[in-house]
Amino acid sequence: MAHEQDTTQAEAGTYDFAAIQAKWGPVWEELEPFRAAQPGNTRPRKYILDMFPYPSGDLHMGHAEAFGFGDAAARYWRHQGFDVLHPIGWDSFGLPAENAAIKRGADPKAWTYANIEQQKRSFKQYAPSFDWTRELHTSDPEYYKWNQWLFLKLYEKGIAYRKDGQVNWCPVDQTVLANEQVVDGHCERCGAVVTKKALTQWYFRVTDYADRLLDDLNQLEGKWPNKVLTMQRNWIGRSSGADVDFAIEGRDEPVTVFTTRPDTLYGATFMVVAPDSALAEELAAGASEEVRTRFAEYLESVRAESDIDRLSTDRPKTGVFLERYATNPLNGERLPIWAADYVLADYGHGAIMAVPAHDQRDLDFARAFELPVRVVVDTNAAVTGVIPVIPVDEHGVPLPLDDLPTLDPAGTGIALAGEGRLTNSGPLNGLSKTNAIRRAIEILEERGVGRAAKNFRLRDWLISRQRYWGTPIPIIHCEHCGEVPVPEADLPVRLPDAAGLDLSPKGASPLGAAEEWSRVTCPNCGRDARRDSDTMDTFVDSSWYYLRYLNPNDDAKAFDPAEAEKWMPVDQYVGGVEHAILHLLYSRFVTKVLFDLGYLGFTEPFTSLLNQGMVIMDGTKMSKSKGNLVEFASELSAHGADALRVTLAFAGPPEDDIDWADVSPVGAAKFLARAWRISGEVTSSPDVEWKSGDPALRRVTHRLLADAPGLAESFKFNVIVARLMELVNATRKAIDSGPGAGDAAVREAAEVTAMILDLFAPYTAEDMWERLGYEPTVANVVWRKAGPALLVEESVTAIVQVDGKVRDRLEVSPKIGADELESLARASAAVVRSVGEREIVNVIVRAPKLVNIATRG
RNA sequence: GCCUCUGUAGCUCAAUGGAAGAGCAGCUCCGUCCUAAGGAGAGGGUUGGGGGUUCGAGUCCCUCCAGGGGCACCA
Repeated sequence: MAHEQDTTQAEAGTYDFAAIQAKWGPVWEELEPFRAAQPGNTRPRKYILDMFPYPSGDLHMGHAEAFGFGDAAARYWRHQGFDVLHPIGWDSFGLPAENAAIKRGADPKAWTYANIEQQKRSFKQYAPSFDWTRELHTSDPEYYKWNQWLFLKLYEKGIAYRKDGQVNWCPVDQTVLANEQVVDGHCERCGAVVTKKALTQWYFRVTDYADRLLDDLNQLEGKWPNKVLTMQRNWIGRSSGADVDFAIEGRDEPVTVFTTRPDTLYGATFMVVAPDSALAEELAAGASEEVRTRFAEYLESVRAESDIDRLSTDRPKTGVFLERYATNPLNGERLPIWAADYVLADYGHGAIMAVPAHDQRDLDFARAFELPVRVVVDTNAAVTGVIPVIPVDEHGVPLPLDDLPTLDPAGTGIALAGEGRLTNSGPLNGLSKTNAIRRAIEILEERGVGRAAKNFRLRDWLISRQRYWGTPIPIIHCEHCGEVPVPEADLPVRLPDAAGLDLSPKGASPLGAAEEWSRVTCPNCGRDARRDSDTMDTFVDSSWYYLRYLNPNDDAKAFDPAEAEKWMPVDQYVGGVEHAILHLLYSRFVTKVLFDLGYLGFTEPFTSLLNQGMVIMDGTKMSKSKGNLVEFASELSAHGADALRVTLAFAGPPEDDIDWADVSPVGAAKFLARAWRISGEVTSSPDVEWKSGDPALRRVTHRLLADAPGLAESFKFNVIVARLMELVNATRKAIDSGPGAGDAAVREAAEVTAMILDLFAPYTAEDMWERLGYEPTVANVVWRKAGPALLVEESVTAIVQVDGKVRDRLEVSPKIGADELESLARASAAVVRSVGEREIVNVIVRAPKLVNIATRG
């Protein structure tokens, strides 16, 4: 016995992950098994894409997790017989390079490309199955040339435009920010409190696409995480209602307001305009000296507020009466006009009609300034039939519904926003809220004083940045011709060398100081002109990179529509939820624009989306300052790529966070060693007859073969790992205390283990595959189909219950009929004893698994 | 405050309305000159609480509790 064990162990050898990594890395470099679209490959296609990384130093645990899941998906589809495109590239423009350059005096380009080299080395060890021949860098002129091309296309279409406005300004990064990059009033990148600044900037007209961006989300239902769909819907924020024109005393033009509740027009008791709007300024100018002064002071205090202050909840309402009046177009009532900062200048028309009885914000304002409140929707339970809380008198006795008092918002301070019937509203009286909205719009349209309208929270995308390390905007400013686009033939507009430029943030683009670079002749008139000195938001770079992967070296076009037809849209996109609105919204927008321009035949770029969670430590986010950082490089050298990948895959469902304190890379390594040893103990040859194998072990193997595809396609990689562990345990048992290492089922189990393990542990799987007598690569082996006959047990245990309690178990054939099973159950001694004298009232039979006998008495 | 998702063994997770399971960790044993690797075995549960529907509920419904996420002056 001891002797046998020794020989087995000698044959099995010792699992040495470092040796296996060193052995197979060069083989894969040589064979390039992951190149997509090889000549003659006629397999169906899948495009599996990871969000490309920003090269900030080295890979970290978050990368290890995300790219591990993406790679499991890519490998899975190869094993299903697909030609898989799984590319990688670098989102290599951006502020960190520039900030590092300023801090250390390094060239942003040199810093960036050195980081890329480092991360690439780490990637090669970690071994995701990338097609490295398609690698791209957004900071290469060969790439950003096409950014500029895209800009020019949008410019031609009127989608790219320049305008003045109050923009978000990050005082630390000294640059403007898009709305999407301001999170809770802070800079999304550096966390500084964002302020406002008046500047002329470039925008993309995303708002033109607001309806489509919202409506097309329905196509993604079930394929994108609900969370992301909700966030995008909230962000776009469409609301429907009406534009209503209010005549203003002493002004020729009426003022239009947007409202979602035109049904409550009769309840309007005042009007509010945004203090920082042109309208407020104009209205105030027509008021008394005293009001003008008070307004000016108020405006100043509003401008001094940060978004943080403005967003804080429960802050008291403030405002100034402008001594001007509007006329309600439906009832001719005279409404005082106030300026208050709870109305925003850049939403709707920057002015509202205030209906305090039915809008909480208006009510708060009315109560603060003692303005009238008039109820026009009776939300009383007796009217609506909806009883929110059963009202009781002081003795706890329920009140009759007919006697319910109408709760007066002026007294309670609670606006009545719910359903109800219109009252005090002339022609709308008696209508329900929904019908009244419809009728009110009809009346407004008949009288020519309003119309149905909708509004969006979404604003246009501000894309210019006052920084160096980005794509120059391909526009020339000429005193005579104005804005002149750079002719396509002159692209790319290359970045000037950083050497000699002062990159430190000054609020103006460093490119403007590159005199030689800036001075050009106007392509239109030939006179002296200057280049636009701003660079593009790097989210422009990433909004279309998935198309560039299709033909990354084509210098004649941005992408090949024919290739896009073949590969796009991306079948599986993998990345962090932090891009739920930013990158994903922009990519969806650019795809729709390119569709409209005739370059693409689809309108959504990413068919399915997986958001992985974060890798955390002891329940909190890892960070250097907390001292709880788990270093990717040290984990990689301690446990090896495979153990790391298995650990991450096994830790839980991909979308959950992984707490490194809860996982065991040592356990993963042990499991891999166990699996690997088995491949060395198999003594049968590859041409062995499967059918001769041990049926019990074969069933375990084939159940996994049957379940693995469904599990992989629903990203339950953790379950696949658990099932692999079961299979390995069952194989071990078969070798040691079952039919032995020579049994065909043992070989079959070991082969299937290698094939499936390849999703998470490519090195180990490849080495197992070789030890089992095959040539590389296991990655391109199509998984076997489960044998249906092997999934069926030859006998099953039927449960016999009496009144839901288990009383007996019967070994029966899986094909047993209901009648036969019922008579077997009724005949059971345990059942007879249990039923006793009671009457059997019902028998439920679910052959072959269960009989339940219900009794009475 | 509003909207959502999730609560199952110490941990991570499974279970078309039909016996509450797996892996890991821990424990016991075997083995070894020692250490580690390795092997065998047993234990572990009021499925967050309460109510309901059903012959039968982890699963469906209501309610409460706990945690995560999103939104929060957008008219």
